[in-house]
Amino acid sequence: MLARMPDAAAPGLTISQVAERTGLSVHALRFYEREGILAHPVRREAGGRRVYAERDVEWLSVCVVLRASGMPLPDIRAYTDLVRQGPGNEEQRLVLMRRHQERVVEQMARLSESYDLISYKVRVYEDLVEQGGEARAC
Amino acid sequence: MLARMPDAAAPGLTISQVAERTGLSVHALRFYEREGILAHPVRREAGGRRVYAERDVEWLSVCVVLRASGMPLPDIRAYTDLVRQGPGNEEQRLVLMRRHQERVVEQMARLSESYDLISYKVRVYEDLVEQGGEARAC
DNA sequence: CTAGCCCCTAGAGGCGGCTCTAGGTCAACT
DNA sequence: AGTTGACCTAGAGCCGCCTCTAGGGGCTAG
Repeated sequence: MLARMPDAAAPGLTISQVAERTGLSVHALRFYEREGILAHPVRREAGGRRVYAERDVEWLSVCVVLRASGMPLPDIRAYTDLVRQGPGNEEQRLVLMRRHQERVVEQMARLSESYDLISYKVRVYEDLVEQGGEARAC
Repeated sequence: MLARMPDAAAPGLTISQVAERTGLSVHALRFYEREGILAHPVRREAGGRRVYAERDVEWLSVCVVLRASGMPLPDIRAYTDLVRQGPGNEEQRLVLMRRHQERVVEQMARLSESYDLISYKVRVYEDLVEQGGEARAC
């Protein structure tokens, strides 16, 4: 065998497979686990190796999106804790998500303002370069 | 006098005035200066205190926007260097700005994808909370 | 048996970007 | 004369988020 059998029937995933699928590094995966960013404890093979399930990949993919949109790890952790506790705390999850949603909206607004300035600068320099004038720009 | 005269005629600005106007902290301003993020050297009063001009505020405001949109300090520094060198390198400035523009576009795209997921989650939890059902969500 | 590879833990290290501290100067008010 | 307060420098420290190292285990192929 080339590698530890993926075992198509009950697909336990190795850490590096999960890394590949989530885009997180192997190191980051172990780090996230230490930080409590996993809704369910990871199973371990004899020998101590992590065996991930599909749902872990799904969960981590959500986390990747949350991170990518700037949710801090402590918040992701809090959210994870709520999910781990199971049904009954949906209001709290909603609060967390809404707060993050607002932050994302703000971010998008700031970003598009910045974009306007940057585009303006680009236009200015394009004109300046195109006609090689002796004008100066800031 | 309450404070060092702002002197409306030839308006030299103190560091704290610049901090207030740019939104940067006094510490950050000194740090930026050390890092070469100022197109023109700041004048100094007898006693060594910085005396900023309006154009410094303008320049720093641009930098704030660039930072806010995720341009790393080394890039801002490179841009500053080009500007400091004066006219003649507009192509290079254009390259820098265009590259950043692309990054901003990517960022906006990623952010709006994230926004979709987050909004979906918010909707799911809203429904769940509203009708207090016994359904479970991830 | 050895080599190669993937995995493990615990903890150190690094990077970006500030932020703060220590110790001092100077000018202005009281 | 003393106090206040804004400023100075050099450099240490901090926070978030990983990333890497050291030291080790164990399977599998050749």
